[in-house]
Amino acid sequence: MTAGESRSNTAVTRVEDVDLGVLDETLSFFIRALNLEVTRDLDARLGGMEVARGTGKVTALFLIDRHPGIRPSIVAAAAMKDRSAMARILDDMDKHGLIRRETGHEDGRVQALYLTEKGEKLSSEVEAIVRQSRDFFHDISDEEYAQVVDLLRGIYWRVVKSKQGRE
Amino acid sequence: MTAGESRSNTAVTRVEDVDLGVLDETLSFFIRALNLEVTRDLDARLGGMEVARGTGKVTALFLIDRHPGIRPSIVAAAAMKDRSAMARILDDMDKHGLIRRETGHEDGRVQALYLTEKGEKLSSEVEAIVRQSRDFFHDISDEEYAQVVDLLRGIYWRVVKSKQGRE
DNA sequence: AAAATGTGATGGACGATGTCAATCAGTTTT
DNA sequence: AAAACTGATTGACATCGTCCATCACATTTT
Repeated sequence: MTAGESRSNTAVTRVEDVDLGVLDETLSFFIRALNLEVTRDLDARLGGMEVARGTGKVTALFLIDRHPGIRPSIVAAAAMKDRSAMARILDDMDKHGLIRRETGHEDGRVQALYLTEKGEKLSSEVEAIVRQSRDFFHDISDEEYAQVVDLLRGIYWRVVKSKQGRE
Repeated sequence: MTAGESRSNTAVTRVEDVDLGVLDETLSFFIRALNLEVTRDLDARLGGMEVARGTGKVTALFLIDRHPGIRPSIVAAAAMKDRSAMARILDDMDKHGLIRRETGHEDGRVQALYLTEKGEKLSSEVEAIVRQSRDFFHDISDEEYAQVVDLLRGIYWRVVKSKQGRE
């Protein structure tokens, strides 16, 4: 047991007295913990909309909106999911009439994804809501927010690119 | 459509050409996306250990180690889960002989959690692995890492405390 | 002290998730 | 033309998060 790692408070009764130990210096812990809450927050904001529950749907909606004709595997990579998981999401969106899938002309294997009118409408509605999700972090300043976003964005792209080809 | 939001590249073929739109400035998006990868990374590191899969187990293991006699609901709150989800995790850990549950002397409703010898051994093994999880973020400096951790830690505690009482 | 209310922990049920292996259609290589 | 590869899909399975109900014990009210 090294310095600063002793079992200080034996029986804690309140959450705020908890000592997280190593986890207190572990970024992945905070990401994983906050992910739960951030997801709940977003789901609450999205209410009963057709894209509630799960990261993938919103990401897919936006990417297809921005890049009409984009391929499922690219959307999957950007959402950090594997193709099969994304296929299910797209299937769901298809059933809800949000997207349209066309088979590529040059390569018959790839699909080209497009938003339907309904999908476009939903996309802009959801965009407004996603912008509001900044409120969840109301207690940090714009500078701090931007700082964290910049750092995580960098890691995000590194990961996305590094997974290229593999899988 | 405002400035800077036009549909630039119509048909992207590579992930790195993707324009994330609003998501590119949305912290919750990066948290949710990175959560997936960070979780995969941690699961890989934990290999077949008895605490692989899921944030809860590792958190519970550490908290009980640091705070022998801690109550399930406190562990649940710190792990951002609800009591029933944590109950299942503790049940699992119990089955694996990692923890011991005693009923409180003063209040018969609350339980006091303790690590078994096996649990303590596992805890220190896992601790070493969790420390290594810093490697996932190898491309950011120690200062940047500490910066993000500080900010997210603040948000984490705000959320944990704000959920107090409610639920 | 009996009744009502509150609280901690569990358990059941349900839908959604992530993962892996298998399949299938279409493409490129040889 | 056969073999190897690639994009998308499906099935199966374990896990997850959530909601609701229940049980045991405590505290408060009357």
